Amino acid sequence: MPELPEAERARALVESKALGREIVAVDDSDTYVSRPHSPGQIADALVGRSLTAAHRRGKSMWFETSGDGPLLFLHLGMAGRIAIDEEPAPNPKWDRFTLEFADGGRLALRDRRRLGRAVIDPDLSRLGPDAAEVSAKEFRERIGGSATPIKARLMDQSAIAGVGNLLADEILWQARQDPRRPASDFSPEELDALRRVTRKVIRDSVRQGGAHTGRLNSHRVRGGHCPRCGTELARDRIGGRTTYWCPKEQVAG
DNA sequence: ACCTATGTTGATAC
DNA sequence: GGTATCAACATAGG
Repeated sequence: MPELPEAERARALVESKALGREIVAVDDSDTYVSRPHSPGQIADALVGRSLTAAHRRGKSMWFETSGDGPLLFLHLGMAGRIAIDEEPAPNPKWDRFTLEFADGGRLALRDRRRLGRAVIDPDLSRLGPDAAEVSAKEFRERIGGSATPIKARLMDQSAIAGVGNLLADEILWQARQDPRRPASDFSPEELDALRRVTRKVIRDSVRQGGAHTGRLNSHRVRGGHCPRCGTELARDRIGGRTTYWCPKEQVAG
């Protein structure tokens, strides 16, 4: 599921339900999810502490810990979510990383596909500014200029952080831009307009609870039609991801 | 059974 | 170095 809206929802959940609860045990035994740490390493760093603040940028979130402890970084990957005080997953293996609290409760990174991450003291230096907060100047500088298709640029987390496949298709559909168009073709004014649409789409999807709530989403299937003009949507692979767009309305120039 | 698909990201190759 | 492709993972569906 997770793009920026899901990560923000997860962050808010941690903030409201997990802060201040003493950690008495950590299951960090999945060394793939917790790479490059070894088993017990995160546990040693966190047991006896509590989470004290919840942050997010793009799809990444991290938490401060008490007593000058390390940052705990979590990423939901392609199918993860945060479960707090819920019953264990139908398949217990899906809880890839867990914190147990002194009060008996539990926080789990629940992820069928195991592409999520749990790391302490992460390197965030290659993460761009949050896509919902990026300034016009930053957006022009970081998105423009590249010869790569605009869609791939929007999804590059080191350029701006938070836009994934579904949001990118929704943004470009709302902005009526061809996803294949090179970013370097965009004028400063076009980049400003694209930023406004980006922020609006993200705000709306956060408010509505997910990246799947866009108007285009239910039409993103083979043979689907543009919800504005009824034209059959084009489908291709752009930036390595399956892309749907309206070949009539989303045209350069 | 086999092939494709899937909301991500990184390592690798050109 | 920028850019594109593939692999990592697990599950679902045709």
